[in-house]
Order: sequence, then structure tokens, then C-alpha cells
Amino acid sequence: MARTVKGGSDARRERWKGHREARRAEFVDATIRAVAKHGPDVGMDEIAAEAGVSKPVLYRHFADKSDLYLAVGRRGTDMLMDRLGPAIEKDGPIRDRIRGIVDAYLCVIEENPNLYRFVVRGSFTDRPVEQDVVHEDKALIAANLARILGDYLRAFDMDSGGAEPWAHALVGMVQNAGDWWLDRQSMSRQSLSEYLATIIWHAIDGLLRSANITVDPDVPLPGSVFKTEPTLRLINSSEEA
Amino acid sequence: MARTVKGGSDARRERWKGHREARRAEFVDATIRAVAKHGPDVGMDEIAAEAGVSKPVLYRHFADKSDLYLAVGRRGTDMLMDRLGPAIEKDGPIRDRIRGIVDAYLCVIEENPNLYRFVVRGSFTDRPVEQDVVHEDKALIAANLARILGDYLRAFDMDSGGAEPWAHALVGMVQNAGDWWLDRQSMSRQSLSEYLATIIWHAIDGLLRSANITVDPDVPLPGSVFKTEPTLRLINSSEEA
DNA sequence: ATTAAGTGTTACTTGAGGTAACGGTTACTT
DNA sequence: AAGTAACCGTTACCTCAAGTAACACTTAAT
Repeated sequence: MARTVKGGSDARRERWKGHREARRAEFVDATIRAVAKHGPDVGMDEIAAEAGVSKPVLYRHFADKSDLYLAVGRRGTDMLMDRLGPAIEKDGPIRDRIRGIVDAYLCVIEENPNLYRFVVRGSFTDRPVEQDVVHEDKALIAANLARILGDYLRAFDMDSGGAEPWAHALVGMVQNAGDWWLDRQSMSRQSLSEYLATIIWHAIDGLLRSANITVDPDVPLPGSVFKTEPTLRLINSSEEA
Repeated sequence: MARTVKGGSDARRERWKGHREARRAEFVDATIRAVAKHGPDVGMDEIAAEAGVSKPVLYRHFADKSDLYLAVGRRGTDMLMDRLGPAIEKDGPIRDRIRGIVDAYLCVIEENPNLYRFVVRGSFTDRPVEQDVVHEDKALIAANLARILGDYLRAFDMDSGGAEPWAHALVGMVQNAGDWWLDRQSMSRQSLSEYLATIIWHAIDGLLRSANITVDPDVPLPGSVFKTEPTLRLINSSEEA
């Protein structure tokens, strides 16, 4: 009998590819609901119950709890990047663009405060830092920002060595201010965006001034200095294999 | 027989006051050593072993694991505040003072990277946010910064509404840049301090310029606008009772 | 018909956090 | 001197949530 050879592609093996992804997404949804219902320290039983199945089913799709939470995190990543990408790539006066990016971020956390808090606080100590979604996201955003800033600086023949620290500084700045704002909403989102954009703009402007360059914050930059790569996707090295 | 009345001060009760504190400190030390030895996910048994005692002893001094870790966190807080306080209160040209504060922070995390990482990553999901040491510290520092900035702005008759978001933004900025730097030490501490101080100074300068005020970054501010309260201690509401 | 995937269940194991119950030591109180 | 309030410390246990074993059923490609 012609047995199916070990590495051969049996259609039975392929048939589920899409299904599995859909199922995982379904469980991620359930987890988010369960977190909203029971708070951030839900148990796997409760999550399974919320999904209408029992625990072992969950474990067929996720290696362990932390794997599930990672998937929840990536869901958050997607929501964030979907908004941040366009905001970063948008044309327009620099001052507006800064505010736009900041505001896009604040929008996302404002619209999903529970998910956001869960993902940010719920990092696992038993996983390496590299598998922390928040860390990944921040690194990714910072990397993009660093490239943009670097291009910017080089376009003006300035030292671009500060681009990376600057980028991480900006990311941390917006995130922390956002956290604070989310906890005690003592001002409108617009006001905060405006304040943050002001800081950032002044920092940039100051840097340029120190090199005797003046830029009008309300006039679009010439050229494509600020153009990013069309793809601002998370390069997820653990996705393959 | 005149039994010791229930609320009365029996010297037997007081005799240990200092001792208990010393013992807790000792266990905190042991925990830090244990973390350094076994990584951030040490068990209570290992910590107890490191301290040379068995588990129940630990639990006589700490309500639970998270209480112990809280104490470890406060140890970190103390180290940080001991450096940050003087740096904030120091006189001198504003630009230098900013760099001094930033550098003080970076020094602390540079000197205690393991402790720092443990405290920052090891936040507990089962405790309310208010008991997160990192959150506490950031809030405290931001509050001080906000007051300073507010005074500063008011001294120049400017809108001080942005002081709080600014403060949180600055805290997040320095922290995140510091984290990044600690992970991949791709530049000297001095360079990073310089870069961050530059950003901050430019942001402040820009803000003042927008109100038609110019300040020389290298000249000490007149008066005591920048004077902080002599006490930059953590107000620990859970200490009493 | 066979078989590779998936569906699902109940009942178990495991491990780390935390506790009970015991006995000894010190030095203040009466 | 007896009593006792605090500590010292141990071994052996409890508990609870994460994760697994073993079982039975469904579907559709071979």
C-alpha cells in the first residue's frame, strides 16, 4: 500500500490551517471578555468557560497561559499599529503630524482601557523580555521613529547619533503620560495631545535651532524626509516554524 | 491579679520594634541575593534557603510573597530617592541641573541593574496598582516635578495647566530611555544624560520662547523657584496601623 | 475502510504559595 | 520564682490553579 510519506503534503493536514487561526482568534476574544468580566487575574477555567469549552481545548491551541496572553497582546499590537501606521505616514505640517501620531495612540488606549491595562500590567516574569508584547511594540515603534529622526537629522547634515535615544525617550514619554491620563482622566484627550505635541515639537525645534536651522511647524516639510517604509508591521520571528 | 490590660504598653511588646525592622531588611537582602542567583522567578523556598531559615520564618515577617517583593521595591525606592533628592535640590545652571537629575537616575539603574529589572518587571497583577512600587515612585517623582514646573511656569506668569502632563511625560521619557540603554549599552551614560538633558532643555526653552521669555541655560536661575520641599520621602500610607 | 486531523469531556498530576502545630529561648511582669 | 508575651525555629501538611492523560466522537481526504 502506498502509505502517505512522512513529509508529504496530505490535504488532511492543510485543511485546518485557516480554521486554527480562526479558533485562536475566537479564544483571544473570549479571553478579553473574561478579563473584562473577572479582572486581570482570571483563571484558565474561567476563560475556557467564557469561550464555552473546557480547559484542555484551550491547551490544544495555546501552549500555556502565557502563550494565550501573548496572543491577546498581539491583538492589541494590531489595533495599535492599524492606527499608528497611517498617522505616521500621513503628510502635512510637522506640528500637526506629531499631534496626530500622539492622538492616535491616545485614541487606542482610550477606546480599550481594559485591554490596554491588562496587556501592559500582565507581563510575565517567566518569559524572556523579548517575548513581552509591550516591549516588542515599544521597540518597534521606537525603531521606526529612530529611522525617521535619523533621516531627518541627516537631511540637515546634523549628528544623527541621538536618534535612537530620542526615539525611545519619545515613546516612553507618550506612553507614561498616556498611562497617567488613562488613570485619572483630568483633562481632555485633545488637551493632552496638544501638550505632548508641544513638548515634542519644542524639543525638535530646539535641536534644529541649535544647528541654526529654523522650520515652520505649520508648513509641510519639503520632500519625503518623513516618509516611512510602507510596512509598519510587527516582524514576528516566532510566527514561522 | 492585675492582668496586663489589653491596650497597655507592655515593655515586652516594644522590645522588638527595631529588631523586626532589622530582620525584614535582612530578608530583603537575602531576596536580592536569591534573585541574583536564581533569576527573577525565585521561589520562597529558595529565598528562605538563601536567608538560612525555613519558609514559615519568612512568613512571620511578610504577609505573602508580594509583600516581600514590595519591601524589595521600597529598598530600590530608597536607593533611588537618596540620589535623586540631592540632585533635584542642588543649585546651579538649569541645564546642568537637568543633566544632573537624569544622570543620578541613570547611575542608580546602572549600579543595580538586576535589582532594577527585577523590581520593574516583577509587578504583581494581584495587587492594586497603588501598591506597585514602580508606579508609586513614578507618581512621587512626577508629583515633585509637576510642582517644580508649576512654580516655574507661574513665576513667568504662564499657564501652568500643562505641568502635570509634562511631569509624567518627562518621567516616562527618562525611564524608557534608561531601560533601553540598560538593555543594550550602546553609548556611555554621559552621552545619554547629555542627549536627554538636551531634549528636556529644548522643550523647556521652547515653551518659554513661545511666551517670549529667554533663559540662559548656563546661568543659575534667580531666586528659589526651583527649590523643592526639603523632604522628598515616600509618603507611605500603608506604613501605619 | 482507514486515518489524520479536529471536536470535546472528566479526572488526574504537579508545583509553588502558604499554613498548622509543635517545641524552644529570652527577658519583662507580677 | 512563676507566668507570659514576644520572638526563634522546625517538619509536615493544605490549597489552588496550571497543565496533562486518557478516553470517546466527528469529519473529510486517502
